[in-house]
Amino acid sequence: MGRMNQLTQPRPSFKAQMHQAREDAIVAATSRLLGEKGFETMTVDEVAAAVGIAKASLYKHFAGKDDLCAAAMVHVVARLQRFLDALPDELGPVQRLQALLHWLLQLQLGDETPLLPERNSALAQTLRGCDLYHACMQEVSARILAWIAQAQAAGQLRRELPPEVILCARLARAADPMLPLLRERGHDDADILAWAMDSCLGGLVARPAAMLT
Amino acid sequence: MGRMNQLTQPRPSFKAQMHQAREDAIVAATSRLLGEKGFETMTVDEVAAAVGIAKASLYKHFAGKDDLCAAAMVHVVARLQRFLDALPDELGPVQRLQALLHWLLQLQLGDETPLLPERNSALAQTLRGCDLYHACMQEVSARILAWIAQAQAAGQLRRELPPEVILCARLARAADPMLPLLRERGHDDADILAWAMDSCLGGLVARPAAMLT
DNA sequence: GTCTATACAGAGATAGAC
DNA sequence: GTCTATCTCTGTATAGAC
Repeated sequence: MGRMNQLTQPRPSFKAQMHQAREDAIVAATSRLLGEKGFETMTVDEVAAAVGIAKASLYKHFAGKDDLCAAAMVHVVARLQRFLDALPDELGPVQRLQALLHWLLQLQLGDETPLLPERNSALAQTLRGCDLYHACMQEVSARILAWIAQAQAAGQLRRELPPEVILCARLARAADPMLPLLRERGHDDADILAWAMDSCLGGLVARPAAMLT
Repeated sequence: MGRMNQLTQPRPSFKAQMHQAREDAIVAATSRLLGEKGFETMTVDEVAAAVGIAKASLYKHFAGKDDLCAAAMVHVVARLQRFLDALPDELGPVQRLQALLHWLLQLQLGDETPLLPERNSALAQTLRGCDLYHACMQEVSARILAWIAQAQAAGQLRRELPPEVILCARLARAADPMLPLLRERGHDDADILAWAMDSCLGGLVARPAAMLT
């Protein structure tokens, strides 16, 4: 019996591994196409073609386009979680937040799935009903909020803004229209990245000058 | 002949006026639906229904959905131009820029067509080929760039950022994902507006603190 | 120029053999 | 579980009468 178990139970079995691998490939392809073309424009046929399987096979893994794309979004959040996990312990809160911003901006410049669904996309509606997605987002939000609170306490982030606002301001950079706008005008990704970080963190008005009216 | 002219030429004739009025109504409805639902989700049937005419009649005015929505986008830019025209002469460049930002943010909060097409929307591709749209955008960009240059010269805007970057940073606020994000979390539009302006102009890091790494 | 009715295409989803 | 072939629905666009 023990030997049987070793052969059948110990790990997912080749079949299950294949299954999982294919599912991962599907999610990866979806994630890429979602970033390149957006939810409405992307088609399930394209995903199937990209993976190299038939569309019907895809529907054995996922209930529908919504389901598929929700999984892709969860995949992106999971990547973010792993990134946050991998941050060196010696980094302070501000440095962590800066690294996060850098990561989000690079993600968009790489034409990958943005962390946030596009405004008014049907995907946004779907995600509202996806508990797994909300749980992941909740987890990363809590972690980031803690860093923000620390940075504010240390006087490194502006205290006038609620932590939640700073959180949203950061996350929103993942889909900032400024990046495509500058790219369209022919700038290098490296420049765009630097400007985006600078304008987000430092703002637009001059330093010692008058505050808002 | 002169009298004939007075009767026939002097103004568009009732028919033409009706035509123009209907066309305006179509564009207005399109603009609203475009803001509410986005290009891909919005349907021509909905526009026709909103105006109260048959879809076929709509196609007598516009060649297709692309054409229709391009007209709507031009309409939005034209509104922006009128807003800029109406700014009081006594306002300085910084105040003008601030008013502009306020206007753009309010536009988005009102669920109207954002000044910029959504990322990866088919509309963006269409607009690339629309000379009228580019001409309008070029005109407003030039005007705003002039104010930015003045404000930078006066030390009121950061000189480290190229004027073009500041321009894009402003315009991009018209489609900033931060607004929907904060709204989803249950905040008032007034608060969101204030936070968006503050974080855009003043940035996130504390004032006298260390610069970027 | 406006309508009703319809053609046409694309994409999501499924049936049924293997 | 995967495939090929097909269904079905939705949405763009047009034909043709008035």
